[in-house]
Amino acid sequence: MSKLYNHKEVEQKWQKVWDDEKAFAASNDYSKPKFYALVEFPYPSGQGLHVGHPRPYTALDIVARKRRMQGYNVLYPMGWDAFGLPTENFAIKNHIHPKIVTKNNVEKFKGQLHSLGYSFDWDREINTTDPNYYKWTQWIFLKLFKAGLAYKKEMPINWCTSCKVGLANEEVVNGVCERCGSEVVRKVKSEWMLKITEYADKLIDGLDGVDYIERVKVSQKNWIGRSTGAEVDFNVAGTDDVLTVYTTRCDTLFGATYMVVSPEHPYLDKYKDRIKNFADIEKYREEAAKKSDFERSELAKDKTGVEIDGLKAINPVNGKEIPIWVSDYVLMSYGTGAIMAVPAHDDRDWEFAKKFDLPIIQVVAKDGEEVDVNAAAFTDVATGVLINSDFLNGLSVNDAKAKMIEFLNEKKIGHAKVNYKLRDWVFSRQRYWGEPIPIVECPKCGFVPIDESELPLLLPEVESYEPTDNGESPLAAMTDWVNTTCPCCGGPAKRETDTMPQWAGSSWYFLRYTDPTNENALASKEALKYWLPVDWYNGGMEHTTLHLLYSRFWHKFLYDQGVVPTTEPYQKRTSHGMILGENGEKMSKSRGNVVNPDDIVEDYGADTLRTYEMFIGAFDLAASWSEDGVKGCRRFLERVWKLQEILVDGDEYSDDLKGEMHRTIKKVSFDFENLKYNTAIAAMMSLINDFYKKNAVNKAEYKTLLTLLNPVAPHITEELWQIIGGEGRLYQQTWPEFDEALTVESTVEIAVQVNGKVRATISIGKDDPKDAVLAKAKEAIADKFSGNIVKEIYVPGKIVNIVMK
RNA sequence: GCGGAAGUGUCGGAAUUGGCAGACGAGCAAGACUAAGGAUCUUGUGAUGGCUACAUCGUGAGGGUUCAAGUCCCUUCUUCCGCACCA
Repeated sequence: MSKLYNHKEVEQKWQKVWDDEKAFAASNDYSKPKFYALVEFPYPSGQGLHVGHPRPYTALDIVARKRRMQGYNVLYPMGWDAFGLPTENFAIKNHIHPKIVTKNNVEKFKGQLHSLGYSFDWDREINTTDPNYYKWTQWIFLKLFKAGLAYKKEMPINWCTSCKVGLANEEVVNGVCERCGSEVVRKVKSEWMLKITEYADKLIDGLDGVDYIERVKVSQKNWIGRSTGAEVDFNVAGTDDVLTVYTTRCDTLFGATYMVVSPEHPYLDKYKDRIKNFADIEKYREEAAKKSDFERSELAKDKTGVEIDGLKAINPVNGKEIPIWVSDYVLMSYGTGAIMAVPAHDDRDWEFAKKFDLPIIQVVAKDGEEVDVNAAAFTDVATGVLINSDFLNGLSVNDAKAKMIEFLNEKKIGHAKVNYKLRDWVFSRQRYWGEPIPIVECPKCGFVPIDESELPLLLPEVESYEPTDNGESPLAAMTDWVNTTCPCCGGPAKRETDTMPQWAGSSWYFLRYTDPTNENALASKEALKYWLPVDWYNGGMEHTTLHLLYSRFWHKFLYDQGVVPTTEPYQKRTSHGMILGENGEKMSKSRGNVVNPDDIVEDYGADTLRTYEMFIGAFDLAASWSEDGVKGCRRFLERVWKLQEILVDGDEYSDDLKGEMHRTIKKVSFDFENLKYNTAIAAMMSLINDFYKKNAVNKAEYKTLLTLLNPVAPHITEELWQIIGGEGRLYQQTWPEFDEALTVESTVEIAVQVNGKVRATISIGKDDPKDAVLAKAKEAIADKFSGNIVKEIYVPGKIVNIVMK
C-alpha cells in the first residue's frame, strides 16, 4: 500500500523546492527560443484573491510549464497594479498610509498566489507604486508631453460625486462611476489629456496583424468607431457664416429638408439677436443641460426639439432655403455638432420629421424602384440608386458619394472627412495615490516638463489623503512641495497636483518585466528585442476598450519614439469567462455566494483547485462553481496517486495501450495550446480509467501521464515522479512526443447505416479496401434488406451507408 | 435598435473537415467491502414503448440542402454580454 495523498505536505514541500532551485526563472540567454506568456497583473485589493483569478493564471501557467518542457526560455512574470482608489479609500478611513496598505495587501496576494504553485518568475516581480517603477511611467509621460500628445484642456468632464475625481468616458458605466457606483455629473475642469485619437487609425489597422480573439477585435474597432464621410458647408441665409455638418451619406444631399444643431452649438448664442424665439430655445437648452448623457440616451425613443425662428440655411446643391432646428439627439461631441437631416433615408431624421411634420423627399430608390418613404426611411446602401438628384441620378450610393465629394471639392463647399467615436483620454485624477504628473506650471513659460534627471518625482508624504472640497488633489495642500522653481526660467512656479490614472502604470508593465531592475532605461534594448512581443496575453473582456487599448496606444507611441522594437505589444490575446457562484449568479458578498480560494486550497489542495478550474467548462465562457465538481477533480487526483498500487515495470508503452498513449499525448498537447483545458483533462481521465480497467500501468505509461498532467497539477505529479524513482525533477523533463502513425488504430469499429440509420457495427482494418468493407457491411445487415440497393457509401474509417428503395 | 456569444440528458459540459449525439465529470440508483460510510470499488443511467441483444423519437422552434445535419442554408424564439441618437 502506498501512503495516503496528503496535499498539504506535498504542496508545501515542492513549493519550497521550486523556490530554492529557482526552477522557473527566465534565463537571460538570448540565444534560446523564447516564449513570453502574460496574464493581467492584479490590483492587490484588501479582499485578497478571488476564485476568478486562478482561472487565467492556471491556464497560462499550463502553457508556460509545457513550453519550458519543450525547450523554450519562458518568461511568465507577475506583479502588482497597486495604485488605485480602494487602497486610498481604505487609507483615508483607517488613517494608514496607502503605502502600508499596499504592502500588506501585496503580501497577502503573493502568499495566496504562491500557495497555488504558479511558475511565476518571482525575481522579476514589479509594483507600479515603486518609485523605481513609476520613474519610467513618468518618463513616458514626459515623452508624450514633448511629442505634443499630452495637453491640458478646460473641458466638461465626467465627475464622480463620491470619488471626487474626473473619469474617462470608459469609466462611466450606465451613467454611474464604474468603481463606486455613484452618480456622475458634468463638471468643467482643466484636465490633462492624452491624444489617443491621433493613433486611432494605427490602433484599428494594427489589429489586422495580430492574433486576437475576434470579439476583442470587433469591440476595439467599434469603440474607436471610424467612419468615413464628408463635411459640407451650408450657408446661413442672410449672413456670411456657414453651418458645417458631418455626414456619411453626402449622396443624399438633395434630400436634406432641414438641419438640426445640438443645444450646445455656438451659433445659438452668436445669432441670439436674430432668433425670434430665443427664449424658447434657451428653455430647451436648460432642460437638455439638466439631463445627463445617460438620460439623454435613455429617452432616445422620443424626439424633442425646437425650430429656430429667424435663422435659415441654404442647401448648397439646390439653393433651397431650409429650416434649422435644435434637438438634443445631435451631440456637440461628435462631428460638428450640426447635421443635415435627410428624413427619407435616416431613421432618426425620419422619426423627427414625422413628429414635427417636416417634408420627406426621396432621393434614393431600391434598385431604381421608388419605395414608400412615408412608411419608413429607406436606408439600404447596397441596393440604393439615386433619383431626384440632378447630376447623381442613376448612380449607386457609393458612386454617388464619390461624385458628390468631387463636386464639393470643386465648389469648395465641402470635403471628405474621417470621424471617430474615440475621444481623447482624460489623464488627470484629483487623487493622492497615483503617479505625480512631472510638470511644472510657470506663469512665464507655461507648462514645463521637469528634467528627466529629476525622475522619479516622488509622491510626498501628506497629512491627509482626502480630496479637497474644491475638487483638487490632496497634493494641492502641500505648499512646500507645490511651490518650486521653473526648470526653464528659474522663476517661481507650481507643480501639477493632479496624479495619473490607474491605467498609466499598467500601460507598459509588460516591458518592465523583460528587464525589471534597469536603472538607465525602462528596459534594455537587448531585452526588449529578445522578449517582445508578448507571445500570449490573456485577460478579461472588461479591459478590451480600456487597458488593452491604452497599452496598445502607448506601445505604438513608444515604437514611433524608437523605444520599443515592435509595433504591437501583444501577438495573441485571449480572454477567459467569469466564474459564477453555485447559483449561477455573479459572486458577491451581498448574494452570499462567494468562494474563497484559500478554503479550497486548505480542504482539497492547490492541485485540485487548479484542475477543477480548468475542467469547469469552456475557457472563454462563464461557468458556475460547483463544490461537487471540485470533489470530482480531487477524486481524479487520488486515482492518479493510487496508480502506484498497480504499477508494473516497463520501459515502453504496452502494446494494448500504445495507440491510446499516443492519442492522449497528441490531444493534450493540442488542447493545452488551444484553450481546451477541459477536454485535455477529460482525455487524461479516460486514460487512467483504462489503466484501472486493465489493472496495470507500466512505468513508461505512468511517467508520460505524470508529465502530461504536470502543468495542471504540478505538486502531486512532481511527488509521484520522485516516488517512482524518476530521474531529476519532473519540471526538468522533456515534453512527451507522439507518433502520428501510432495515433491511428489499425482496426476500427464503424457503423453501418441503412438509409442513414445505424443498423449494425462492423470491425474493419483501417486499410481494408472499399469492396471488402462494403461486402462485410452488407453481410452484417443481411436480414434488414428491403428492396434494392440504390447507393453505397463508404467514408474510409468512418461509416458505411447503404441506401435502399 | 446595433454588435457579439450561446441554446444539447437531472446538472457542468463533449462531439477537427457534415459521418455511431451525450466523451469526461457530477448527481441519482443498485450491488460489494464494512461496526459504520457523506470513504472506496463495481454496474446502470436521454425519452417512450416492448421492458433480455428490439423499435420509434431525440441537440430552442419551423422549413430546406444532403446518402447522412448539433454541425451547412433560410425563417423564427429565448438568454447572456458589450455599445447605445456617433449623423
